[in-house]
Amino acid sequence: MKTNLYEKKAQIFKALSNPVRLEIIDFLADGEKCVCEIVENLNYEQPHISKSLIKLKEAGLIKDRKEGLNVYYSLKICCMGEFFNCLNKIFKQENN
Amino acid sequence: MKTNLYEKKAQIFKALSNPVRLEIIDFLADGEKCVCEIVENLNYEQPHISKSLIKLKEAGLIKDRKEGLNVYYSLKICCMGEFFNCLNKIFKQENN
DNA sequence: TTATAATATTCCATTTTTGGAATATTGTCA
DNA sequence: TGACAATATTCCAAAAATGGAATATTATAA
Repeated sequence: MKTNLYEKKAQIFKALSNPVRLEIIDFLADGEKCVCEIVENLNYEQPHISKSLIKLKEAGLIKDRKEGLNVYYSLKICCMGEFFNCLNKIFKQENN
Repeated sequence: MKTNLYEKKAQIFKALSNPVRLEIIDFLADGEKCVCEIVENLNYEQPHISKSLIKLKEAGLIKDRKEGLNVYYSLKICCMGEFFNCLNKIFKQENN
């Protein structure tokens, strides 16, 4: 049961290691969204989105809030923006 | 062949989504190290370390430099420290 | 109650990742 | 050359992730 820090971090990275989930995170960076909005804007089947959201939630990266029929998801970790920006810069450099 | 940005990022996260590889990155944060040093300090078989290093290199996270029999590896991406620190903080909060 | 909209779950075949074991390659030095 | 040290590669079975399809759950409103 003793999951060390490296394993914990690895699990977070695992949750981030999928393009659909990254796209969802990017979309949530704009603020809280309900599942229906995510499904409308991103081009994936609703069950696929739903499963992706649950994986992100299990990893502790997003949180949810129910309101009637809707479930609203939002980011729970602040430092991703910085890291993403850094990656973007690196990708730009590579294209030279 | 068109790998979009999300897929590129996902591949970086995939490379980071393994405790052994994270441990290696942590060790390299101290500066350039040869494979033998990594094998001595971390407690994994040499082929396992070697494969992990190659995966990290393919992802563009580290680079290598040969010198005689030795191969020295070092970090290639600067922004990981910040992100790791952020994750550490989050883990601490969770333990409250 | 029943119909319906929003979301979650299950099932499943395919692909990918994992790490151990054995082996190969490469550079150096006597 | 031959031996050895450092590193990389291959092979493989087991485990995990992927995404499509069908279906289940839940809350609301009529």
